[in-house]
Amino acid sequence: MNNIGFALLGLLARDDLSGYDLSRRLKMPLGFFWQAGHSQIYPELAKLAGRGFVRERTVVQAGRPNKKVYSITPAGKAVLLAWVALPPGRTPPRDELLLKTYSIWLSPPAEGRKLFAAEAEAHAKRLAEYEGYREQMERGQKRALRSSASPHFATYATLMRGISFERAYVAWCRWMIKSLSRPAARTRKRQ
Amino acid sequence: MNNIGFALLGLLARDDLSGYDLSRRLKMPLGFFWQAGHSQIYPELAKLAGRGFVRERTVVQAGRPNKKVYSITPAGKAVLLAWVALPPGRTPPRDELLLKTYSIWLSPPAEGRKLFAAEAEAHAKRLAEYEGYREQMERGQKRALRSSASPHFATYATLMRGISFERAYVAWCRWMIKSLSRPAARTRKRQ
DNA sequence: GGACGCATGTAATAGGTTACATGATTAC
DNA sequence: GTAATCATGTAACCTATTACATGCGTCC
Repeated sequence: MNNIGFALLGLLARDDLSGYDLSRRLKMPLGFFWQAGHSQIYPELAKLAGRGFVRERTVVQAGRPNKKVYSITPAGKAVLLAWVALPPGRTPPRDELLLKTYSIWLSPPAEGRKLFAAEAEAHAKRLAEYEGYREQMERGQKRALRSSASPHFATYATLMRGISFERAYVAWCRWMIKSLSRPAARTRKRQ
Repeated sequence: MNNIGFALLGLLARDDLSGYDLSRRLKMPLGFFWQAGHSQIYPELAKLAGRGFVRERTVVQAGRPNKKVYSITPAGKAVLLAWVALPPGRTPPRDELLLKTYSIWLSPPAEGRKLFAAEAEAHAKRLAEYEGYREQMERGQKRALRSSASPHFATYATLMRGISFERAYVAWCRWMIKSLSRPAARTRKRQ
């Protein structure tokens, strides 16, 4: 079993969904910490069904294509539950902006400022989006958010991490811009 | 050209290195935001050499195996410089702990607390490590850190991001533990 | 004798993205 | 007309990890 499998089970533990629904949710509610395209989802669903972790039923629709709706089985819930408690394997981090930052010394400061200004803006936008969801949740599901046995609490928890991540990212980008705005000292060339 | 290529060029822009040296640096100085194993590095170096971005020379050693030392060419420096200024493509985030967090509501709070306690500890340890490097840099290269044209500044900048990331991560883990320690409200089962 | 560091490679597999493929309905 | 949404799949490709493969020197 791999991580996409558990991502799908995690969604199906909350609601019965079609492959299409799952792919949409892997774009937004989960999308900010786990993503998958539909070409990964459909084969994975077939595997999960083969192992008895999900059940499939076809829903005939009028005016739009039929769909296959999946629901989690007790066996599926059991493997999901067992997996949750297992210590996560280190996901090797890969941040392209940090990779660029490592070589930023080669480039004129003005160029660098442009780069980080664009990134700061993009992350600030995402932060605002997350803050919006957060307020919505705090208004709508106030009680559920306090109970750790509620799926709303779990969603809220991931959202809180997203917010803290984006806040720190924006702050760092702004620090970078400030650092790249310092008057250049006498430049000493290497080599 | 892909990201590992630029990671290697970024390292070779600072020093001449062998494939072995590069693989070690992709474990630590760069390792916390970009990683690669030696099986990715050696073929990539051959590609870079083929395109004229690096030059290779064999260094004969006594008492240990000979090695191939690579140095960046002007053409290599040029592509690196051009790439740095380009806006980074969104690296799709994948955090296994967050994926587990999304399904934490299924699991007994005590199990969850164990999970986050272990993670908090691991991240706190990494944070302490980064703080150590930071102090070392602030003591040793104080002047260079202020000049954005210095490679030391660039290293420092990535380190600062690592520190802010780990700090936020630890704080979030602790918040999770606190949240999972609240007395359970009357549990309402879904479905 | 065995583990570890230096040193360089290849092969197999897993994971993930992009492209190919089809087709109806609705909104602009 | 043309783009977007709903809906499900396959194929090709790229990236990344793990395993296979070799061999000397040093330290315990």
